[in-house]
Amino acid sequence: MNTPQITHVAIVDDHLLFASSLEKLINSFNGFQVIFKAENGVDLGSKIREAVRLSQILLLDINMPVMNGFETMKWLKEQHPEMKVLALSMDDNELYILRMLKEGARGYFLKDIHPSELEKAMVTVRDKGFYYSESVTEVMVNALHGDGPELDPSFRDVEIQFIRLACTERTYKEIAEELKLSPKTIDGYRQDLFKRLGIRNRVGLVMYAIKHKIIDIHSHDPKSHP
Amino acid sequence: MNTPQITHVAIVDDHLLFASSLEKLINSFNGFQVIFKAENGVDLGSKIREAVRLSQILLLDINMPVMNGFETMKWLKEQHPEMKVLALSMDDNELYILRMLKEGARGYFLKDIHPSELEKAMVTVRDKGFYYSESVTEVMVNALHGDGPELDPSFRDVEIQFIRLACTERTYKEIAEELKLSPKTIDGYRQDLFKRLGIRNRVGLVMYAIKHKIIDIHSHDPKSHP
DNA sequence: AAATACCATAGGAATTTTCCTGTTTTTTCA
DNA sequence: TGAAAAAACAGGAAAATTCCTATGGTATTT
Repeated sequence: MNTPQITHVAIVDDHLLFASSLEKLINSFNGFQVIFKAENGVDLGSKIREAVRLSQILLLDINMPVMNGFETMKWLKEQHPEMKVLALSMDDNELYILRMLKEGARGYFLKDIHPSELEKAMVTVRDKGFYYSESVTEVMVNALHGDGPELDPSFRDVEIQFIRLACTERTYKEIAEELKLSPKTIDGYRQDLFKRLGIRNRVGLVMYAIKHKIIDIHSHDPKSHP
Repeated sequence: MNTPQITHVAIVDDHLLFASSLEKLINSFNGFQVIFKAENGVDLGSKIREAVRLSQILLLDINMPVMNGFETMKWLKEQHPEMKVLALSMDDNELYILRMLKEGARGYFLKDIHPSELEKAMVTVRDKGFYYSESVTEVMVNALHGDGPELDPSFRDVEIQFIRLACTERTYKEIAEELKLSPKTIDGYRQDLFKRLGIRNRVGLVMYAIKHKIIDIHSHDPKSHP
């Protein structure tokens, strides 16, 4: 045999402990080496640029507060569609899976998989370019059959902003002021969203936003209100 | 030097990938060895029993669905108060920290700490019996000074039921029917809770319930409603 | 047994949310 | 450039939420 080719791997996860631990695990796999990991969400953009340039496989956590996995994936798809990205998540939410796959992820893993499956997956991704586990495949089939959840309701930027504000204690009037729009326009957004999402009231919107990670819960506020 | 003593460590985390990775990391620390890890949440009780018997330090994840870290910690405190437990969490929520420390955890770490701090912590725990990071200490001081969040606001059963229902799309009238109470009574609960929790409206209540895990989000419903 | 605290309930009213049906303005695109 | 689509905006009204204060019943305490 000649010199074995080493596959370079990048890890993007804001949980430093997990990232570092995962690094050790992957380095113990045959033929793989972690050459980069993002330590936190701040200025992830530039770091990813470097990771992309240097590595062949990227392990991407989707539960990140600053620039979340979806946005990152979207950016990657546009900038580096050839990059082999494996999505890592704690949630087996079908919406997440479909969203990431749609954005071009080559695989999707829950953080409770067995390490040996991860190794198998990485080998497969290196050799074939993708790896979809049984459970992920099942989700895709469901989606095609239409009995899965609605994929990608796709919101506009203002709508996202509105939803985020609707998840606070602000009244619609206050939201309108914040967005410098007429209260009636806000009411229009609300009504439209209620219809599209099949919900009855603001609580439904809040729950939707949380389940679909439009807002994130982890209150990283350093002593905000008095 | 004589034979170095090896400290045995157990990991209880339902994220197998994280647990396995963490194992590698800890084994790379000098003088520590992971001798046990719980693979999933099912029947965690008996496994913990074994872990406790064999190990000196236990790394306990608090974000577990089946038997969560709080319950596990409580059980450990009663059954094995001598066990050195380090709590691991993704959340820096002060409530969690205080709750775990109150239950007897010897330390509390976010999953985004630097591996070297974990090593330092484990050495300290082994030698001194506890390790509180600066941030955790700060939370404790705040709690003592009373300017931290209210620990354990302690709700009555009806209040918990009301809060849960308030997180759905039901109107208060419907909630009243569901709980077989007068709408005016429900309004009383609402008003009382708003005052106690310092919130303005129902959205505030929903957010509170989520942040304090009164309801849980992860809709693990396998195709429940038609 | 009286005082106290707590709970369920109520009337009434201001505010906010929700819904329905429009018009005007801006953007898109054939 | 002219038509169509999308977005912003409005009037008006019913329903729900929020807020205030108050009362009778029951359990607890002293």
